Amino acid sequence: MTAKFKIDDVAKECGLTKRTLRYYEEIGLLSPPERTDGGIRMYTQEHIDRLKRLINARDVLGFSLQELQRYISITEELESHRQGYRQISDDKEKLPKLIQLEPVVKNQLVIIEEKLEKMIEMRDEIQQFLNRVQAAIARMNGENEQ
Amino acid sequence: MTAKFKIDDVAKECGLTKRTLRYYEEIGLLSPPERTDGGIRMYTQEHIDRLKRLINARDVLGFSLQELQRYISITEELESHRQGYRQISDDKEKLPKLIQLEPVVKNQLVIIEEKLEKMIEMRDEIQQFLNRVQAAIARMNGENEQ
DNA sequence: GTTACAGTTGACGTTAACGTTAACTTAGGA
DNA sequence: TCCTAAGTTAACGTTAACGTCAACTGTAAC
Repeated sequence: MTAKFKIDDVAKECGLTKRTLRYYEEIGLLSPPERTDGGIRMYTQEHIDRLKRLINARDVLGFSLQELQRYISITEELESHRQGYRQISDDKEKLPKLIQLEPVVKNQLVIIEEKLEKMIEMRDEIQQFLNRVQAAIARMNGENEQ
Repeated sequence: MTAKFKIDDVAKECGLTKRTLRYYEEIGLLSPPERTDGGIRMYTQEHIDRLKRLINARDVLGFSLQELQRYISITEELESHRQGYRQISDDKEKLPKLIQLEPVVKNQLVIIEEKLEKMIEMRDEIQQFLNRVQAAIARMNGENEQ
């Protein structure tokens, strides 16, 4: 039996609030967890893993929650494929889905690579600026010591 | 005399709306341009350049407009240094400013590099996923042709 | 000079992404 | 069994980042 987590455990583990967790569930970003008889949410480790990837994409890519829904639905497909359940009868249903999926993933990749390039440019600019600042400080200190 | 631009020219050039330009000025993100006698804003090329860097940082780094204010004030320092006006009397005033500035820039760099790392991870994950999807499609097509 | 288009300043409206409060229920230890 | 801490839903509040509308003014071409 996989260990279960209450909402506050998950919140603390992921650096979110309970409100945010319920909100993400409300807008369909997080799949509703099982409940106890009393109605209390019991999250699994998978929920936590998913949340962390979500937060990562939100912070790093700056995606809106709407965009995250699409992004997650993609990596969801990934998971179901990772499971490795493959029967030939199943494949016939999957092929069109895969063919639909391919350009979407490809596009996702292009977007990230564009951002990556720009980000590297910005890093280099700031790096150079830092170098100049440090050089200026060193130079001025040198003058003072003479 | 440097060419001047009206608000709608700038808006189109930068892919923003006029409202957004006025808003950015209102919150101190964009320095107020000169006005005609009638009160009409006349932007310079520098305004445009600055705006483009702003938009870049907003989109790529996902900074809030508040964070952008800090970010911009840094690159502002950069510009004033790039100008290269240096007198020894001036230096004495600048040294403490530089010493204050250095850790801020350094920190900015750290933040960007962290994001960069995570971004590269995500790109690799998606890349691998794409490979699997394409392999699956190829495999299924192969089966069909037999 | 007048017409039409683009500019100006308020001021109120909107959407996303939660925060906060209230009123109530559940779970688990003493 | 009772008490408290943590859970639940429902509903209203808040902030950022603009959109939109109204009422008015400046500018360029005719």
